[in-house]
Amino acid sequence: MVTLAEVAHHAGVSASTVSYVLSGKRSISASTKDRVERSIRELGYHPNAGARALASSRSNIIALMVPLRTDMYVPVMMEIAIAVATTARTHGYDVLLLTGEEGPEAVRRIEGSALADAMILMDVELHDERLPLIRETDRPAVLIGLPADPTGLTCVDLDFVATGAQCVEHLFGLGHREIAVIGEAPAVYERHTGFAERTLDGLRTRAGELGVRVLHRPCEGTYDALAATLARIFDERPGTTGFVVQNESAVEPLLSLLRRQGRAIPEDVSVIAICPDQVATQASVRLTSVAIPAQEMGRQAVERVVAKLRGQDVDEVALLVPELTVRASSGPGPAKG
Amino acid sequence: MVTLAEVAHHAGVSASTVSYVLSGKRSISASTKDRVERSIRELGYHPNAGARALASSRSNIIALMVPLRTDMYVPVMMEIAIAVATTARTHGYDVLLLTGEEGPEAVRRIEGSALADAMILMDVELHDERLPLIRETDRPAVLIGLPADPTGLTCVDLDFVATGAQCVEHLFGLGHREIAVIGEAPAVYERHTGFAERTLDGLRTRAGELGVRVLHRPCEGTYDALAATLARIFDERPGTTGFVVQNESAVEPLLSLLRRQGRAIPEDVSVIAICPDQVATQASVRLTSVAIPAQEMGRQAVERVVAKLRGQDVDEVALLVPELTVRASSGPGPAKG
DNA sequence: AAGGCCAGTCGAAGCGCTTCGACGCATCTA
DNA sequence: TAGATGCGTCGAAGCGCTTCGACTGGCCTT
Repeated sequence: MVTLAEVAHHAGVSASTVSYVLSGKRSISASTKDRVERSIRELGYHPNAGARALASSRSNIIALMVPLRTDMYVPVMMEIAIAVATTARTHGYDVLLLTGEEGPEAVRRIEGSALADAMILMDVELHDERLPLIRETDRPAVLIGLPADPTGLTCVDLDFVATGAQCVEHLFGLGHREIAVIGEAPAVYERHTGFAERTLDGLRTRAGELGVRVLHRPCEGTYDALAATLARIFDERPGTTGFVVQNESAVEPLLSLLRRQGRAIPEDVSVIAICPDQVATQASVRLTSVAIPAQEMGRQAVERVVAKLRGQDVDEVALLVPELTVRASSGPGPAKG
Repeated sequence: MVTLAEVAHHAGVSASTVSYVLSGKRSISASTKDRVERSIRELGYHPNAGARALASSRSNIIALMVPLRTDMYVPVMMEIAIAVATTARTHGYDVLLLTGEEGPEAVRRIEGSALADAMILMDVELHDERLPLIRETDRPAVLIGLPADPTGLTCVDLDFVATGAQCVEHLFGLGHREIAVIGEAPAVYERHTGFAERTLDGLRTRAGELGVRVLHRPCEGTYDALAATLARIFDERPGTTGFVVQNESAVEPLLSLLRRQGRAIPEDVSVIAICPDQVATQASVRLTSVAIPAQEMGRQAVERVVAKLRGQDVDEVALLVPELTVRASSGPGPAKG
């Protein structure tokens, strides 16, 4: 392994000079700099991460806590994770992947061992156990998601309240007055995951204002579960003509079941999904949808965490504005009787 | 931050003693051990990762290189990644998430900086650029996937040749003699990703032996792309009665299109998928499938990498035996005429 | 011409840990 | 009873880097 000392010797300078060339923290003459940089290249030098971390107490690592459960909103998670990793690299950071399994203990471990300089938490619950720890630590942290009380925390999330409202408005605008919401799996609500509840809030509030009836049903993403849910919905509200789907994996089953029942989309029923654009455009009907900007969320989380590491101030809560794209799955509702 | 020295002082022993309690590399009396462990707990001590890495030249980190592309076989990748992270933790390792973006350079960087003790590579191409580097380094590495020449490498993968063969055998056993294969997106083949080509090999070879006609068509996972592909298939081979689907996202569109065309599953056509069990059971028809054991692959990759880190010998290539589960999407083929 | 200043460089002191050799003491062996 | 053996512990020497203070020479002031 090539060391700083060897580079220094090769370039005929002292170790500290090489270090300053690398960090740019002191001015170095152009000629020296050139020589050092050439030596670095010729020897194929890479600074030792451990030594650097020890000496500078900065590891250049950002920890990313992803949910353990792999059964829900997987594409979104994956997209965020990859966006986080690539964005982090552009700032010189690497990403440490932590699963939710360790729980709050992971936060303590990272903090104590100085393994990472900062943390990004995904899948934040309304009353997340990790939050007290995050508030105490002076290591920067950014949440992807919005807890019940974001005081003192930095959060990045889609504005799910507005998202819910937009869905209702769109359907209302088309003439729909009875809407069913196919929600996430019941477990998501039991865990009080922020986004699910907030979407619902937005939906209900706006529906109340507009005089639209809303029926919400959590639902697993399986075909069978959806069939049962759908049956119950039409049983309870036969006049339902609009659907809002929050559970990605429920999209195809829903379309397929509606078709089988002879309900045409969008002639008889309109469907609007809350999902990444990719899902919306790949579905068997091009779906009207509000996009979940997964990449953007990952990117922004990193930008914020890096800004904090630089000591810059960062707004506490950044809510991305939802964008609704009209595609082929929504159309005029029933003529008023 | 609590340091080793503080723990030592608190427990009334020397720093090295605390270190030996932690590592167990020398025997320590029960009473001393107790005292030290109590001090550790009371002070909430966590060893500094950088210092430890520097002194021991082991970082206790495993690097995981995931593909950059987020558009393909995402659930499989995510499951593997999470399995890797959780399994690694049980062995005391953390996982560093690298995207394919950096390419071979990432291998050099990790190697040079001693950031990770070992690497796990996903999404291995047949002639992957990273392989020469992996072969040279003495840092343990495990591939998830199988390159053209695995000499000197440790690989974990599903036996995709056998997988392809099993699919053909199953359909042949049911009486099907004309089979269409809905493959991965063309890009996957262009990159010569191992698993896709190997599956095809297995399919074709066994089909040749059994006298089954096989038509292979790469296909994007969108509804439209699949509709076009399907049309061409039936155009070219009207007698096709069996489908093998390798592209997860093509599953639902295929089922839906077949239904629309009035082809009943499994009465008129049989469909068999190569996908995680979860996908197979959630589809609108419970799919006969050969499972992609994503978690198992992640787990085994870690076990192997950890074994290598301990200096144990590890078989070069571990191919998991594919398991076909018969569900509702496959049935007797056309009566022989 | 003397003083001050700054850019450019160096030396040395750690950062917190692991690990090697050494030491003291008790126990065994011959 | 002398020497060998082993266990449990300690001190000290790094691991490879960053960073602080100090030094040197040139250039600007006055």
